[in-house]
Amino acid sequence: MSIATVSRVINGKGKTSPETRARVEAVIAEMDYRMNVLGRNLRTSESRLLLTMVPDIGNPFYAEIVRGIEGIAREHGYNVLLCDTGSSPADERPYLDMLYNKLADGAICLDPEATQATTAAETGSLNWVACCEFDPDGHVPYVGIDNRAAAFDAVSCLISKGRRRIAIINSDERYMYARMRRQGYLDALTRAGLSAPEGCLIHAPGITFDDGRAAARQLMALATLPDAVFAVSDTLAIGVMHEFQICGYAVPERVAVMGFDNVGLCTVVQPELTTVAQPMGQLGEAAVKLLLKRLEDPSAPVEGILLKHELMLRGSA
Amino acid sequence: MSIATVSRVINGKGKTSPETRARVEAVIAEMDYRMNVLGRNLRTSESRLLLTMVPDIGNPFYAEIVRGIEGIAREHGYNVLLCDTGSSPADERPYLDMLYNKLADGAICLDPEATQATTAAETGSLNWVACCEFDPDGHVPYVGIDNRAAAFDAVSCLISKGRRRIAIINSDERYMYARMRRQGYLDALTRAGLSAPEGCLIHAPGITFDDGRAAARQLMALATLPDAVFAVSDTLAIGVMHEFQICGYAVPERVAVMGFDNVGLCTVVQPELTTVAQPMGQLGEAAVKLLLKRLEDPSAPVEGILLKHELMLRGSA
DNA sequence: TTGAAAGCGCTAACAT
DNA sequence: ATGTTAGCGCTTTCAA
Repeated sequence: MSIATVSRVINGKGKTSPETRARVEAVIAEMDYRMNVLGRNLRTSESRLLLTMVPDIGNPFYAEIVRGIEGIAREHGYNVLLCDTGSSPADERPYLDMLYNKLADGAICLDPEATQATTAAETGSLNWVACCEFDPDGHVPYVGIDNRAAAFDAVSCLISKGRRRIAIINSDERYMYARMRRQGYLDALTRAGLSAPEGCLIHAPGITFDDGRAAARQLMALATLPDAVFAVSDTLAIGVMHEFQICGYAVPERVAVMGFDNVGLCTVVQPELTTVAQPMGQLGEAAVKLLLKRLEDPSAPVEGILLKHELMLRGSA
Repeated sequence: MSIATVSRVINGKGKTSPETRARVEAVIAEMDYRMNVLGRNLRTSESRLLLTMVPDIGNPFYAEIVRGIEGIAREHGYNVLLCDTGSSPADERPYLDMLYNKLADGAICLDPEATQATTAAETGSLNWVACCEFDPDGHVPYVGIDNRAAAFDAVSCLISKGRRRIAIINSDERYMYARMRRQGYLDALTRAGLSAPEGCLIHAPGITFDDGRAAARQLMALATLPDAVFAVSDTLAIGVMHEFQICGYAVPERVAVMGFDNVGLCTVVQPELTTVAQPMGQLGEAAVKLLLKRLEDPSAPVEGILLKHELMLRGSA
């Protein structure tokens, strides 16, 4: 019973007679032996571990994507570890190093910041897939939606309901998704012969509830209140809606609110939030699949996948 | 310039002359060399990585605890990886193995299921700390709150506001926290000379919004509706509140709703949710500190820490 | 101050 | 079918 034999039994590779196998397994059970993965990883230089970089695990939007990722990954024998990057490049460095070190085989990046920073240089050599936020011209595989078209649909919907003074609450425009959504917003206004009302293009510092509330207050300070608000994230939209309500402006009667993402929360607020749905689960699934393909064949072409969005009509607009 | 020398330079241990050090550093920079952490970990059998087992990353409650954990861990040179266990022992096994394998140095467990399962056997040998859900009689360090007292305070508050038919929406009572909160609920009723109304002790299968809604429907099917509901989680409470509202029962006029946890969401729903706050950040911080202490001195006594809760009076009750 | 060499636990090629 | 052996990249004695 040599170590090699034990290795063969554990991995089910190579020839082993039923008897030895049984004997080995018995001993393993008896002494409660566990293989040291570190040793194996060092030897094979693969870990069957995938990383997912999440900018903010408090945002329910990411939770659903992660669920999609994990399902597929597990099916393929990979485990997924989440890295809460807080959107800070510094905090994210050590996780990136895990990739270099083969502590993990690949990573899916949901983090706008990281996608930006990494796209630049090192990414070519890494098993790295961008999800949701991406650079279509880069050399990094990605999956996302057509943000411009989605925003266009959202705002067109508001217009079709008779709204004319439409505000947008955007996030930082160094993110591609933010730039595209503003474009889509403008496209829709233009097509309807409208223009963006004065003071109605707001850049929130983040996409939290509080950022939404602050934005709503900015809007309420205006000479004339918009009759609709398009927020680029549901969390933002919910903050907006709440602030309007406590200030006595009825939603949707006085001001309509449109969100983005379609997180579970949308249907537990009053009124329920009208929003444009991203196929979160599928986004995650498509992303792992891309990554897995890359791992199997590193020379596979760099793909970009766009999934479809969908308007969810509810009470708020 | 031997490998040993390079190792010494990288780790800043042992004697190295300024010149060799400079030379080594130059070469490292030039060839963009990165040390293989796997090799080191195998050799030293430590990884400076901590795991956090999260039952459901979609629940904002955990997000704040994680933030507390990460802050302290980073201060001490540890990185934190999140494991989404989905409360399934099977899914969690591989992460546990990472501990055995020294792929991670220790773990903080926010997962009731895992805490249960692991408490039993293997936990003694692992660097394992329980957070929020714990077994006070076990041999595992833990940090949490006094759930019984907290529930007592919550329900007493409802009573003090004149509510008499008070329902509780609990989660699965195989969890210690659920049993304790029911006890606290009963304690409060008893002290007021009240008893639990017929059909008003509901066990939700989980703690999602939808579980809350389903529970509310159960309550509304009763001969007489309770005039207050105590839900053991904010997500549950928000689901409950929403379902009542869309069915035409005003909150808090017709029925008061009390939550538990004090997640950010509480202040963006209408009315804002009255709840009992857990000190989430501190819970996380205390948990890592316990873990770190353990890592430094494995023979340190097994501690249990109870932090204080606080009633947050808002609109819903 | 530096280098040589052993060995952490594993897998894979080769020999038996 | 099984055992022997080299070596993955590192740290750590021990010698020089």
